[in-house]
Formats: sequence, structure tokens, C-alpha cells
Amino acid sequence: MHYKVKEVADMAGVSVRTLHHYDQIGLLKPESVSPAGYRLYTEKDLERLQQILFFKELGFGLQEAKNILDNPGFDRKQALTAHRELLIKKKARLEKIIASVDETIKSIKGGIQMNNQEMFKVFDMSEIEKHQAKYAAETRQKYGDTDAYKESMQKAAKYTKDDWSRIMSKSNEIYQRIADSMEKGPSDPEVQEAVAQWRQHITDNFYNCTLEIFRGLGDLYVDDDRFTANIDKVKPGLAKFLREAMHIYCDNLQK
Amino acid sequence: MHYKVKEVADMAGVSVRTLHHYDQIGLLKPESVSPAGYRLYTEKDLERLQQILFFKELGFGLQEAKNILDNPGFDRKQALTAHRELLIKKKARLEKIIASVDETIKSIKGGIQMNNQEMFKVFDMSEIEKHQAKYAAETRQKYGDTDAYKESMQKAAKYTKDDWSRIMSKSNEIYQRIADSMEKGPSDPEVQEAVAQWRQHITDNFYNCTLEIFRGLGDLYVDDDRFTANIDKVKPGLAKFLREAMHIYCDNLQK
DNA sequence: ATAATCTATGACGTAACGTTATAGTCAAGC
DNA sequence: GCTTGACTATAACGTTACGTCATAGATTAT
Repeated sequence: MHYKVKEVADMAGVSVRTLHHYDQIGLLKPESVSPAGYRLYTEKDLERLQQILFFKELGFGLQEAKNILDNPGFDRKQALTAHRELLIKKKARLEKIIASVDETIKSIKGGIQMNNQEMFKVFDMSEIEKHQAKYAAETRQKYGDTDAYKESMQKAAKYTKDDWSRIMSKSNEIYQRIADSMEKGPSDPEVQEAVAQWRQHITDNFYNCTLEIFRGLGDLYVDDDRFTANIDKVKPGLAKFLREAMHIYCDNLQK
Repeated sequence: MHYKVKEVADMAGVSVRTLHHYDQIGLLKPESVSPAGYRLYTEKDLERLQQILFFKELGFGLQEAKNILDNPGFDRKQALTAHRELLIKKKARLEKIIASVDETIKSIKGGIQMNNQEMFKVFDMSEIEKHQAKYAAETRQKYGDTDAYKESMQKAAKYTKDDWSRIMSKSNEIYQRIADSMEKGPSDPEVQEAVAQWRQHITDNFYNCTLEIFRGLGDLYVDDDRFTANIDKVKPGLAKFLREAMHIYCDNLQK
């Protein structure tokens, strides 16, 4: 039995245009075509469509879905596991956003507008999470499935909103201190002291930050534009400066 | 003090192009322009940018953000409250997706591929949630802030994954029964019996489904394309048929 | 047979920028 | 005072996953 476009569209809950599109990009070509040029789909096609929609629902793009479905040897488990991480982060971000919306609503009710300070905080936090989500995979590759990484994830998962607030506040404080001393140069004692605090802060709240990791982190701040952007929000050029200071810090301890 | 594009971009963590874009669409115009045509931003502009990014982070589009920021009298609370609902739904959907990813991973581990039946279920559920999210507002308008609606929301909020599975399974069963009897016509006793069960199912699991609401629900199935599409997935034409049957059911009880 | 419905193929529109391409501007070092 | 490098400007096409006409032929129902 063959189905025509609209039948398939209705069954799957997608538009006819969508099926045209999937045909065009070679994602789902109908098994056959009628003499008049009508697309004729079979049950097999329907199944593939379900799989496409499934992966789409999971947030994969159409090209990615195609890659997954067209490569029988593709490591679905790997792909799904990686994607799972993303979804978890996304969810956590949503929760934070909801909380912040709630606060905003509350503050409006109380006639007090949320101030920019608070807005900045909210934004910074979600930005950082975004980076984490996007670069979870790369980070994993860089640091491997090390204990450090796992430790970080486990700790982070337990943090409450207040914890985050505290941690971010402290982070900003340290950043600010370093930014204020930028003119003194990266090897200045005050800067080095702040850098030491920064490493301690990471160890306290995330994972055992070894010198090796700390050095790599400094590199990341400059190599990864998104980290750079985030750090340079405190003061332009801070990221680059921070890497220098962190390298000097590591050199001093390792020599 | 004035800032140039890149300074602002670095501070806010956005691209220069983004600022150009915001200028173009009139969302954020720099306070002044240098003789050479350079955009010069002030602190005020920075604040507005933060607000823009804040609302963007909350999922608003740029036009919406503009509307909110440009209308001092705009009901921010209303907008935020409406948006909150959406976020909650989004979060719930994410949770379901994560659960389904987990199951898929598990089934791959066990060497058993998830079957289409299961995939369909997952997809159906998230589809329905999508509709709920999108039409929460309209639904509220239609049924008002009635007790029925509140009851529904309260009940739904407590459902676990297993509850949903049970409810959806039963829903599909009833739909299927009606679909199988379509040829007999909407007033057929078997169909009417199934329709009665459908109403009972809604009452049991969501809210006290009065005849008035039930009739309106039937209309919704046809008037709202997304409901139609979803229902016609069981069998094309089912939505229209269902409305007929539901109307007949209501007529019989009300006369 | 005629109307209503469905099908096809273009081809432009959307949102929020990314990405060249081309050209003018500014601060610093020689 | 001139070159160099970093920055700025506008213009315009690319991206994603379709939506939305427009035009025209095919199928189905009455």
C-alpha cells in the first residue's frame, strides 16, 4: 500500500511542505513516484520519517539526523549520550531562567524593578552554562574522562541557586581584583595572589585543579572565543592578561 | 565616556555584527556617531543592551524585546507570567526527552533497538505538550480562568512519567476504537459508547469535563489545525468524525 | 461534467545574525 | 610623516527549516 503526501503528513503531524523539503535535501525520498509525478510513500518510509522526527525532537539538525540514519555503523549510543549532557544543561538553564523570571515578577509586584546588577548576574550565569553545555564535549576530550571532570559534574549538580550566586559573586570579585591590577603586569605579587585565589576557588567549588589543568584553563580563556568574550566583559583584554598571569603562576610553582 | 563597537561587544559578550544588526533594526541605536561615522555608545546604551540580552535570554524575540522596552506602560508582569508557563512546559518536555533518551541508550546497551511503537509514543507525548504550551493562552481565554482549567493544571503537574504513559495509552486505545468504527457513522452505539468513555477519561485524569466544555473540545479538534493533525495521525479524518460524534453525544444528553 | 481537493514545482520570506568583500580611520612605531 | 596593524563602516550573500504564495496539472466526488 502506498500513501500520498498529505496522508503521510497527517499521520506524522508534519506539513506537506516539510515532506517536500525532506525530499529535496535527500533526507526522505519516497519509495516511488506515480506516472503523474506524485510522491508515493511506503510503510518503510513512514518508519524512517518517525526516526527523523525522533532525532529532530531530540534537538538534532536535519543533516545530523541524516548522518545518523544513513550510517548503519554510526555510534548511536555515543551520539545520544553526548546529547543527553546537553539536554541536562539545557534543563538546568531553564530552571535558572524560570527562577529569575519568578524573581522579576515578584519584584514587579513589590513595585521594585530588578536592578541591572541582578540582571547582569543572571545573564552571566546562564552565559557560563551555555558555554559549559556547548563545550562539554570538547572539555571532556581535553581533560579526558578524568576524575576531575566527574568530580566537577557531581559537585555542580548539587548546587542550589544560592550556591551559584555565592560562587559567581566570588568569581566576579576575583576577576575584578585582577582587572584592577592589570596595569601592574601579570607577574605583580597582587595579581599572583589573586590568581592563586582563583585556583583555590576552582578547587573548592568544582574539582581538584592541578597545575596542568590550571595552565590548560588559561589557554582555553584565550583560545576559545566564547570564554574570551565572557571574561573580557569584566574588562577588555582581561582574558589574555589572565592567561599570562596563570602561566607565570604555574611556572613559578613548577620550576 | 563613550565606547566603540568592539569595546561594547567584548563587554557584553556579543559580536560586533550583532550590534550593527541591533542598530539596523532600531533596537539599539548608539547615542552618538563620530565624525568618521563610528558608533559611540554610552553607559545608558550598555544598560539597554543588558536589558535586551536579558529578555532574549528569556526566549523573547528581538521585536518583542523592543516592544517591551519601548513601551513604558507595557505590562511586563503579564508578559513574564505568560512566558513562565511556556518555560515550565518546555522544561517538562525536556525531562520527557531526557527520559526517552535514557531509555533509548538503555535499549541499545541491551542490544534491543527501541521499536517504533515506543518512538511513536514519545513523539505523540511531546507533540501534545507542544500544543499545550502553544495554546495554553488561547485555552485559558476560551475556558477562562475556570476551576476546570486550574484543576487540570494542578493534576497534570503531579503526573509522573508512568502516569502519563498510562493516560496516553488509554487515550490511544479509545481513539483507536473510535477510528475502527468510523465506517459505522458517528451516531453508532459503539462509537457513542467510546465517546462517553473519552469524556470520562478526561474527567478522571484532567478536569470535570462538562457537556459544554466537551462540545467545545470537539470543535477545537477541527478548528485548530494542530489538534486536527495530532488526532488524524491515528486515522485521517478522525478529528472531523470525532467532533460529529461528540456533538451527537452532547445533543442526546442535553435534549 | 464540473467543482472541490490534492499534487507538483518554483521561488520568495522569515529570524538573527555569520561571513566575506571592499574601503575608509585611527594610534603607534620607525 | 609614513607605514603597519587593529579597528571601523556599509553592502550583500549565506544559514536553518521550513511557511507562504503563485501557477498549473491530476484526482475524486457529486
